[in-house]
Amino acid sequence: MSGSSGAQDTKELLLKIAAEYFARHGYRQTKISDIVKQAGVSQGTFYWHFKSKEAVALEIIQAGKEQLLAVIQQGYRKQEGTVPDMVQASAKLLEGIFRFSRENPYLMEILFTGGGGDDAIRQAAYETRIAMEDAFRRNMSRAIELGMLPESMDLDARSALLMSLIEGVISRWLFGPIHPQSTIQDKTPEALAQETARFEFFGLLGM
Amino acid sequence: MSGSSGAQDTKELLLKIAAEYFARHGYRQTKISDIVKQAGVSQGTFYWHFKSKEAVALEIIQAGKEQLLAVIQQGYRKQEGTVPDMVQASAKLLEGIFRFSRENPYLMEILFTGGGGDDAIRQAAYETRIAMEDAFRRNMSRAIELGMLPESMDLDARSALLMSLIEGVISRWLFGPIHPQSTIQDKTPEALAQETARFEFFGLLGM
Amino acid sequence: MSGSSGAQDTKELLLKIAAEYFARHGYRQTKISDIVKQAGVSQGTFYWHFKSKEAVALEIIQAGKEQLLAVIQQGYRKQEGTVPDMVQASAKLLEGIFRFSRENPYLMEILFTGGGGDDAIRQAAYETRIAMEDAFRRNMSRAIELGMLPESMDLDARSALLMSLIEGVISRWLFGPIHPQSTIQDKTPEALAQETARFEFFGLLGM
Amino acid sequence: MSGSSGAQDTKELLLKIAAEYFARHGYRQTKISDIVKQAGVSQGTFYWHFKSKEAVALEIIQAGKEQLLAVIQQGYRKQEGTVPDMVQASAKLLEGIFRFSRENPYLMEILFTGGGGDDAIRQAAYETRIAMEDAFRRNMSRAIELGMLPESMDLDARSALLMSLIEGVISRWLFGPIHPQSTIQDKTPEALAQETARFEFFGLLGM
DNA sequence: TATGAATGAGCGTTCATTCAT
DNA sequence: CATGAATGAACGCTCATTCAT
Repeated sequence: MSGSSGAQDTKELLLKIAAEYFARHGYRQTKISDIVKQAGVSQGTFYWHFKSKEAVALEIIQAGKEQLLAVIQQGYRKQEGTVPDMVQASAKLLEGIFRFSRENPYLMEILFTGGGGDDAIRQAAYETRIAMEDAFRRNMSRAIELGMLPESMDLDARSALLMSLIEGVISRWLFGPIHPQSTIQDKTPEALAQETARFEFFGLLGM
Repeated sequence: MSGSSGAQDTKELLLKIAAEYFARHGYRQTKISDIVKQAGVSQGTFYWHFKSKEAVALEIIQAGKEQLLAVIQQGYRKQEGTVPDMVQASAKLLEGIFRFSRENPYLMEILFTGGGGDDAIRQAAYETRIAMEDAFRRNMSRAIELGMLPESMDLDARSALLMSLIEGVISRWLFGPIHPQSTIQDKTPEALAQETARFEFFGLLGM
Repeated sequence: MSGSSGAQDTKELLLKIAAEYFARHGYRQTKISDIVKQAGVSQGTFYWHFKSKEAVALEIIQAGKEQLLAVIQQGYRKQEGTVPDMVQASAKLLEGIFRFSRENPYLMEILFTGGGGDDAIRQAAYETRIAMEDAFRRNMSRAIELGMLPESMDLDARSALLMSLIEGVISRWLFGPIHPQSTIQDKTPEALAQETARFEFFGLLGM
Repeated sequence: MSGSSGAQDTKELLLKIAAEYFARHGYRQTKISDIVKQAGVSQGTFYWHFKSKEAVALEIIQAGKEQLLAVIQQGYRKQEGTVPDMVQASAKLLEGIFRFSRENPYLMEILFTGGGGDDAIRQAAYETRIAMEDAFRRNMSRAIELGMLPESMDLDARSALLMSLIEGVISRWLFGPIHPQSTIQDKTPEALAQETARFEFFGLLGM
């Protein structure tokens, strides 16, 4: 019964194609006619499933937000006391995010670019990123409580820096090449996570 | 006399207003009619100065690219031998970029978002960011030659990480708030540069 | 049921009105808004049925070309051996063309003026006229084989002259008055065909 | 003194270039900016010399009309009594017109197509052609008086046919190839005039 | 559910014309 | 005489959305 073709399948298909188009060409550049042509349905069908173009984008972002936060939640593991443990825990979290991103690249691109879209869409994307940032902030906060990170640290700046790192890495890994001769795209999620975590904690000098 | 109002002024004005609109609302959402209304000229005047809407965007990016690379060039100082010197040099460079960004926030937003625009515009923005990344890459390469950074370092990954950091910091500093309770926007270019450079070299643990 | 109003009807209606406008006012002077206003549909409807303004013009010409060549094909009758027979055969062919022209005056005007339009349209009109000229050329060629026209005749010049005659006659008959006191417009297709055929074969002296 | 460069030269130059553009691309498709670009002057200069775009077209046609009628006037020779004389006289007239047409092809094309232009321009072109047709009508009328052409002849139809012939021949000769394999364009004015005159008087059978 | 036809507001661009210098 | 900058009405075309079937 899960495979019963019909309404649900059509809607999923439209969502998938819409996400791809939004990511690849931006929200505004994406035409409903593009989406339905690729899906092999009529324009009317689209509007039977969705209230509007904006509604699809919002639905894509909303669904993505929930999945993404679940992944981040899963990434949280009780941190042991040593620094290597802490680095490992962070790498584990990053790896989860990277894996998810590789499976949902279009979603991530929409989140990071705001779809180049209307304010409502930008806002929804923003909120998702803020939720991510919050997760990292709480993570660091706990590390400080455990005495593993200096108490004096500027939590705001740090979480912003960390989030910047993650967004940049994912963008280059999946949507790049920003830089033509970059080899970043060939890396595995594990390797990328290790490297990013090392940089996170030790910076350039520690690598 | 050189400052007499006239054709050149009109063109500059249009460029300035266009950049602001592109940054604030995105390329597609920006209407020529918006730009000329704000500039107090007719639609025809716009098309006397520019071939097309796309051409303005490209001209904005192109001019910005040149200025930005000049700033980065200027930021290069001969690096002394000690680690604190190196950190200081990096902070100096970052400070220059941050100052420039604060003076040209619209340009930076266009560069980082690709204007939400057509492919040609996205591409031009990409190229500018690649040129920035290249500048940092060369910087690090020199530091390795001087024995100040470990030779084993993955240059590609490192320059990508650094660039990610800078883009994220500038975005949050100028176009935020990504995170509502963030205080990043109140920081001075100097403070921001210091903090970013420290993170760059020492990571979370060194801060 | 086949005549039920619907998409096909709308398209036909637009084609008809467009042809009339193109003929009467020229391609460039004709506005899509004119056409749709007269058809009682919206601008969008026009663009649902046709790719562009040029495409309609081309479609009109293309359809006309086929009809016209069919008429000319029909006009071909096996020619008997005597001169009067030959004249009669030619008159018959001309009559068919004249009748068709009277039923499709807008098409003919577009063909003869190129719609005053873009190069593609001019070209399409040209090709149709060339196809007509070819038909006459083949006709004469056969007459020469049958020994009814002198072998020495310059076929190129002759078909050009004949075609000139036909175009001029139709223009003056339908779109005139070129000359204010001309009575040509009152003639029947038969009379016009007789007269033209006589001139064709005998010139001024034979009339 | 005749070569004193200046205003007059500029105006002549603009007229010449305008005529060429109107003929080649049609009145509507021709932009003032095209004309002035080719002339190497500014748009303002154009409007110093001419009241409007329409005014240039009208001036071109008006000047052409006068020259053309002068040529036709010259072509009139007192006709002798024999048929060969009459044919020769007609050939002479045609030759004059053909020569003029070859020297002023752009003018002729504008006349024959009405420039694809506005009503005023179409009208001016029409009037010129009517004036030509009138000249031929008078010619034939005289021939009837002299007993050289049958009195019963339909003068209206005949002059229309003759004018059609001439327009078609000139069009194909100068602006063709209507028909790709036609050799008409290589003919001399004399040959063309001879052939046309023969067809005029004797038709296909007499050639 | 799904379709295809229709809608109409909106936008980028063109181009004849004007005018201060 | 000549310029180049400016004007603005007009037009072709797009595309999200609606709706009868």
